[in-house]
Amino acid sequence: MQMPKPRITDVAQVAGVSTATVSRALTQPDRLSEKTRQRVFDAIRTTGYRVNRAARNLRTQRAGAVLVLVPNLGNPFFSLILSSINDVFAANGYSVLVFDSQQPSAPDQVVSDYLFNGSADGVITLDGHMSATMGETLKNADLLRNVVFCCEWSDKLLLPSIRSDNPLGARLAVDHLVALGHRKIAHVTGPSDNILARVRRSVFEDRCAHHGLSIAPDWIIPGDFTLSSGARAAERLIALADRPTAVFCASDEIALSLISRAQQAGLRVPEDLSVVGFDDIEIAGHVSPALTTIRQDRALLGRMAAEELLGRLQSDPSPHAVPISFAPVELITRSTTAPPPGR
Amino acid sequence: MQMPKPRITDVAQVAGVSTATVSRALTQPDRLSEKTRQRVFDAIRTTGYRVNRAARNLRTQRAGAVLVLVPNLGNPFFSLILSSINDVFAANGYSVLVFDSQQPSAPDQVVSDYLFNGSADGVITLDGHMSATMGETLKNADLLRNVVFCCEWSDKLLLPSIRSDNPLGARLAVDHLVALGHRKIAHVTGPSDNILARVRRSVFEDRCAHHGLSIAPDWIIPGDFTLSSGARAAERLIALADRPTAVFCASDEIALSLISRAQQAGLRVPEDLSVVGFDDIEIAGHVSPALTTIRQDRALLGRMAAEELLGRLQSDPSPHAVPISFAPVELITRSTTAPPPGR
DNA sequence: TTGTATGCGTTATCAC
DNA sequence: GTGATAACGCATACAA
Repeated sequence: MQMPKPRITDVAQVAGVSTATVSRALTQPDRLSEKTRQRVFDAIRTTGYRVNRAARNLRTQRAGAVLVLVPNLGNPFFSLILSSINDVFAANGYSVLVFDSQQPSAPDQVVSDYLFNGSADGVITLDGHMSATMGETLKNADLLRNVVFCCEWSDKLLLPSIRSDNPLGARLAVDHLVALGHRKIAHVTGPSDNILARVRRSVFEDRCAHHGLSIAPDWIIPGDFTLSSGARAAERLIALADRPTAVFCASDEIALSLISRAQQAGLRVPEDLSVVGFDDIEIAGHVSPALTTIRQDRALLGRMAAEELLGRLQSDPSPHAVPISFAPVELITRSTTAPPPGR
Repeated sequence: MQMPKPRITDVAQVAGVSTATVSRALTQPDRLSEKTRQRVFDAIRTTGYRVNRAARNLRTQRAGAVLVLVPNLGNPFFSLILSSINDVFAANGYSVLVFDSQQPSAPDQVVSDYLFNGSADGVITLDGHMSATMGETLKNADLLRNVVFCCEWSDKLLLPSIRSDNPLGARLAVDHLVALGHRKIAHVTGPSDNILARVRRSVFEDRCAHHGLSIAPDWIIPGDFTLSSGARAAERLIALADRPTAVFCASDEIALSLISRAQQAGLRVPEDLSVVGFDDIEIAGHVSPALTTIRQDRALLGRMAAEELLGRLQSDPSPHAVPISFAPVELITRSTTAPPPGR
């Protein structure tokens, strides 16, 4: 009924050459004479031959694939990054494996699984949770150079990292609000164990101090980047006796749902409350009022990370430089920020 | 400096057994005596052995991986589905490969690449664009049973398909608006080559007819599921001399940006214009006014598709049943729909 | 430029 | 219940 898959020997036979020649035609066509090369390609066409990846991988000790570790695939912030990572690797003949690191298995586990059993040649992790122990393990296997952080990172572990300039982003947000005249600014944070959340919060505090603003403890509202945490934050904010006139949110999702809830409670944005987000996800510009936010160039982040890893996979095991690259951020002023009431 | 990776022979040596026994310990532990099994596992632990996937794959002629073909990874609608597909396969020892079918290469090409070269055992495609030719190709290779449609599908190609009950969804949307008293209803479509867009539009038209409503040609506004197409649609809608009092949008993203643009133009939602979306993406409930929409259970869709494919991969090449499963949809009534003005 | 021969690391078949 | 060994399909060192 169905033909058995053609193997390299079949092609060789049809082309009247050896298997070595067929193999060379595939991997280093330059080394063949024009004539045989043509014969081989013709034979490949007529037989419908496809290289068996498992065999090639076994022989070359490569996987031809990379793993992308994504914290919460459902989050649109990450999926666009994944998309641009995919573009780069697809263009270079690599497959892209994904794994949602919210899965029960810890990131450490997943990374070592894929790397050590040869399922992936390298890893881009969008999840900053990786242990120092894992670092040791990787180093011992000389696999340290095959892992790259993107967006998030870990202070416990020195690895190449592509990230947005988060400190600048937080500074731009605070300065923007201050320039509008706000003196009472709240902050809705990300998860306390998240490196981005920590940086943004810490810069927020520093920058407020820099401007001589004091921050009531109540004004630091815990969140976790999600929509629902934004709604909860809004409720806490609204209930405050001494309510801030502005709020800097650690993510756009927080900001958007906070705005929605605040509006439902009768607060006007930006007249009663100014809001700044972080990320500039696509919908930020398509709500009303449109969200003022800090833009991260997600496509660029993904591309940079992919190219960094690609370079490492293709270059010889050179001295371990550990570059940290910062992607630019930008304040996008839209319509959720204005001078404070009564000014 | 670094130890060479332990191979199965190393484990066998340490455990004092043959490689065959080690292999059996890994794949069919029941067939070993308690004692040797323990010895082998101990040896695996002490050596730090990991099965080499390429070798196993070559030998077993399986990939232990599936490909998910996603049209536009950046779209949050798909990423949650991907997430639940990932969960199912991760739990069953499969890796998940992703490919953004918006890439230059056509879906056909990608699917045949991955399947024919043994990179993937099966494919879940969220992209309905697949040719009948491709179907023939797959059938000839007896690979037809390894492809499953999810969400979208193709009429040209009979394959198992997991999809939402789109006709019901569109009907619920129209009926809801009619029940509120609307008689002039517009529709913003998806891309004309998209099967979902076509179904939703056609049911919209049928259902309007059923209710005795006529639809002006202007009221069918072309879109493409995206935010920006929603904004464009809003402008066309606003400019209409005889403006509908309600609009059924083929996606939530269309609906949300349409609302935003309409509001900016001074229209009140839902007082002046009622809006129904489709999908119930997460943010739909976190904007103000919250979006009335048709919920698709994305996690369920992904899970069902994954389980369908998993079953096919694990079962013997049984008679080719081609099930089409419908996931339930549901009208989620929120705050963007109300009776038409003056009623 | 091309061919020969070996081995990548595992599983499966067949013995015992 | 366990061991010896061939085979999976390819790329490469070496020879010609």
